[in-house]
Amino acid sequence: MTVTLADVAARAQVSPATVSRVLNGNYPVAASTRERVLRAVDELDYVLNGPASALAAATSDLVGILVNDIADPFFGIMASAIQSEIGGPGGRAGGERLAVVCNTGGSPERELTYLTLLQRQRAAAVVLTGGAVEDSAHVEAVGSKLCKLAAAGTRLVLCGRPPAPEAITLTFDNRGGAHRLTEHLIALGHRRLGYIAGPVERTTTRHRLEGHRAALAAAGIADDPRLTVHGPYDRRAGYAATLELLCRDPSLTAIVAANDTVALGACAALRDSGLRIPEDVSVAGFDDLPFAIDAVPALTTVRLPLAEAGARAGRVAMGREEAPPGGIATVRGKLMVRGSTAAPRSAGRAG
Amino acid sequence: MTVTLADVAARAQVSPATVSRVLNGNYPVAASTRERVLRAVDELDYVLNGPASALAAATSDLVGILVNDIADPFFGIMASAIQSEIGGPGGRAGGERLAVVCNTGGSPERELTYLTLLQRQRAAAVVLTGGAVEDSAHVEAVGSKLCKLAAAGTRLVLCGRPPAPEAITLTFDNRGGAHRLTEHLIALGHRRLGYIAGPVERTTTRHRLEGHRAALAAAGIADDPRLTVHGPYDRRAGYAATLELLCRDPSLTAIVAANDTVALGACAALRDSGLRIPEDVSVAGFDDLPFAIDAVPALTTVRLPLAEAGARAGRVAMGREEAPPGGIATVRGKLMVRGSTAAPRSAGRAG
DNA sequence: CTGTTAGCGCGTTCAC
DNA sequence: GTGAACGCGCTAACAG
Repeated sequence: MTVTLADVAARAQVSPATVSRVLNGNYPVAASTRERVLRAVDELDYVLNGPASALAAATSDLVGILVNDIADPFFGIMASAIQSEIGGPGGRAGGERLAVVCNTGGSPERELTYLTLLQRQRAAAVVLTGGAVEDSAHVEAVGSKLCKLAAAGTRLVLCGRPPAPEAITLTFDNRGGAHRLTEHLIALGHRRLGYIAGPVERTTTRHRLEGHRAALAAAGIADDPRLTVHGPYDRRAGYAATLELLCRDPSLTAIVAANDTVALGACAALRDSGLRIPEDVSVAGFDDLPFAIDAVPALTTVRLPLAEAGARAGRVAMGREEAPPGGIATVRGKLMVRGSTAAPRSAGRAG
Repeated sequence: MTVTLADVAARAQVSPATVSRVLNGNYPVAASTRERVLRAVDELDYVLNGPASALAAATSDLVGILVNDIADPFFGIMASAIQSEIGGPGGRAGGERLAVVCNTGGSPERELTYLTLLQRQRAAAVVLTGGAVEDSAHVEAVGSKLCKLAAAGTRLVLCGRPPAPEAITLTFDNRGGAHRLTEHLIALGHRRLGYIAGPVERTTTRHRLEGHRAALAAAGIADDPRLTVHGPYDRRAGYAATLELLCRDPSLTAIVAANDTVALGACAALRDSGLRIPEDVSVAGFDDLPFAIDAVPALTTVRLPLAEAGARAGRVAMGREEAPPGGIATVRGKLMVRGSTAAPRSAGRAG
């Protein structure tokens, strides 16, 4: 019922092998023959059988992209950029590659499950994005999974994730970005800063927090553990954490959030508490997602070149761009100072 | 080198067929045998070969999801919801299904290309999301492609897209939502409303615009074509269109945007023009994406149940939920009145 | 409940 | 430059 390569061959009066060569284009074929084959393909409305092709060639045109949450623009932007670079020449049958997006929801188990599923599909490459869970058992499990994938010929790239020996890595300088951000706040005169951290045991959370604390330490500001609250990377967490921080220390003059989404929640909580931004409390985010500039006042944050990093990850995954020296490249964030941060009201007296 | 099903069979002292049955779980196997097989699988670290399995069974565990732009939360939210429902029991080898997300960028050619690629992969199902391009040649081309996919056993679902005879459809009531939104503005006393429409020749654009115009007509307000500007669904377009509208008619008191993202751009343009929202100009969006509530003032918009619709589309695609009567279900939007809309300043006099 | 036997549709050696 | 033959790894009948 379904038309196969053999049918095309029969109609074009050539052997199946020749049809295969024409379709994959990586073999010399006489122009006239090629045209005849192509016409037959067209007339028969033939579509290559991907699984059969993958089986015979022992490799597929699938590229896995692991994300924590595809509904979050942070991942959506990277996924989009990666996907835009995986097509083009080089693959089987036209070089079109398909992106398999896997939503792990930040769950270690699902991450492993998806990696196995991708291994099963004989994925040509896999890109893991975003922060990783720090549990050592999981790190080891992922590492061994990555080794197996690599052994099977799957190219591995980490994007916005800490380096792993098994893969080429484009990591974000979360620590440095956070450091500069808090430094900026301190320079404005802030001394009591609340910090809304991400979920515990995530590398992103830890690195950003470390950068924040390092900046505090460098300025001789004692780190008050009561001024750090952990929570998920969402708006509600930012809202709740802000109320909590305000309650713990009504005198704080600035709130640094783990990311922009959380910062938006913080802004809402502040407004609902009758506090003005930045007059009463400064707020800062991280990532510089598209909506950050539309917050009122516009959000001071650290811009991560998500699209650029994703695009590069995609090219590296396809072998179209050389891996960075040592297999690791660090991508820096850029401090974006906007209206949500200003000197605290007491700065005149205090400074 | 790579371990195959035969290796597992040998180690478990059973036939390859039995191993297959255990792995796919859709066939009676003695508990003791199953356990032996499972142990062998574990010891050998065996991973099923997806392509081989798909070839033999003539169906794969891949589900295609076509989106215009995965970096846009509108699509990210739907994709996430769809994906959350495609796993679970029913498929081969544990029922885990993989989501192949295809970014068409709104291009008809890429849409067709991706459909062909999905056909090549023998996708178990394909969900097309968001508005469609209205060019008749393209509509026909997509229709014929969908027929072929359906003929090959691929389940087809349209989510947030106008009905097509070839697929089960969950469509959004864009027209009705837009109608209610503009009605709300008119009730507040607005008479000069600017409309920032989406790209031309897209169903979403047309339906929302039609709803808007119908509301104007119902209120006896003449439709001034100069008060409608088309543009892409992004922030910059909203910004530029607003400046243009302001220039064309400085007396307008409200701006209705094609979606929330565009509305955000409109707000920025208004602020930069020294106009207050909603005192000088009211602004309304569409979709109610997560950030809409964080705009200042919070955005009046029409909430589309993206996650619910996506989840339902996923279930329908998997045959886990019965198709709606007639194969078509219309999902209504809900008007969310918030701070960005209010009576125009002249309302006291005018009304 | 389990083993045997055929393909699934294509890529890839080899020869010619 | 082209054809013939084999096998990729698995599932699906069919027996038993």
